[in-house]
Amino acid sequence: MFSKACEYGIKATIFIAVKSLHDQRVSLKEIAEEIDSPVAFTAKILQLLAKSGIVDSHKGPTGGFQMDRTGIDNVKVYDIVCAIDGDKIFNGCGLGLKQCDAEHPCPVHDKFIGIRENLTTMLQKTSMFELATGLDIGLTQLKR
Amino acid sequence: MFSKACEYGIKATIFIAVKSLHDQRVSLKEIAEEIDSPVAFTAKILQLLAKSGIVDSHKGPTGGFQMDRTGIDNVKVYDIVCAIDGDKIFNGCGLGLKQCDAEHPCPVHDKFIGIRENLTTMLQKTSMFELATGLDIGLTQLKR
DNA sequence: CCAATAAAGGATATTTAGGTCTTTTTATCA
DNA sequence: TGATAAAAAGACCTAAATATCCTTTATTGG
Repeated sequence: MFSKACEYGIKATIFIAVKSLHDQRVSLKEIAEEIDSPVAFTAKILQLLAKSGIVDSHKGPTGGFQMDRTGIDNVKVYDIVCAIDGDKIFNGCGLGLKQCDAEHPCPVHDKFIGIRENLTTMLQKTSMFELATGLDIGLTQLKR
Repeated sequence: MFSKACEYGIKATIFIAVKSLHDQRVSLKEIAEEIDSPVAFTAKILQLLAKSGIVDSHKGPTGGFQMDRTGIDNVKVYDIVCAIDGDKIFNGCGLGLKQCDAEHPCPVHDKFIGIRENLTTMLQKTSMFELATGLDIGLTQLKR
């Protein structure tokens, strides 16, 4: 469904959100440990997320990654997926055709419309706050 | 969503179904031309589909690929996806966790259940016959 | 200012997906 | 039965995704 980079990106952002809700910055190392991801690769993804404005980064001692409360509420899973994997999964043709629309549909075009809409809507509605609180109170997990 | 191999596999099978409904075998070359795919790569995918029993293959002159009427009715998009990409898309965790179930869910587990069910059901219900007739009467396309 | 810390950035390696090519096997038919 | 057409099989190549390493830059506290 998503690329590895995107999976890591979502998990990392959720973890950063949890810590930020407790007014704590987290370092790359902590993040990679928590979400069980390769450190250097995670660094690249976090750079991208920082550039996209999804997370804030700070250098130096006491530095690390964080989100402000506005971001925690406003950033949706959809934003992370778009930043890392792009919008192909939301707009691309199920069979990979360049031109595939209501006028010139591929054989599965109509079948995919509903599913894609559900997915898009769900990801657009799901905020970091919602996912972070679920993780924070132990309802969900990021490892294993 | 699907791998390239899977996209080609679905398109190829639909085309074979159309031709089979007109009692015609099709060669690899015709298939690759029709679905606009690399010939040699398509050959590999068709081998896999033949081994999986999704299409029948015949060697020699007048040889090629075909499906019997039972296959055209019974083979679902789901079967092709499973044969080529496996069932990860139907059963795997959205965030790539090994262990992710109702007991130990990842943060997006519940959110994905419905969408995944919709996708699975849709693909399990969609037969080659349905897609082949849509293509045959010009309602849909495989190119561009 | 200095030393320690942490992210940024560039270069490189590894793995997987995607794609190609050649040889072998099988079937048809002249 | 031999020439030929077609798929099967497997070796091989390429590009992209994944992952690592190392150097640079910014920030902080002493």
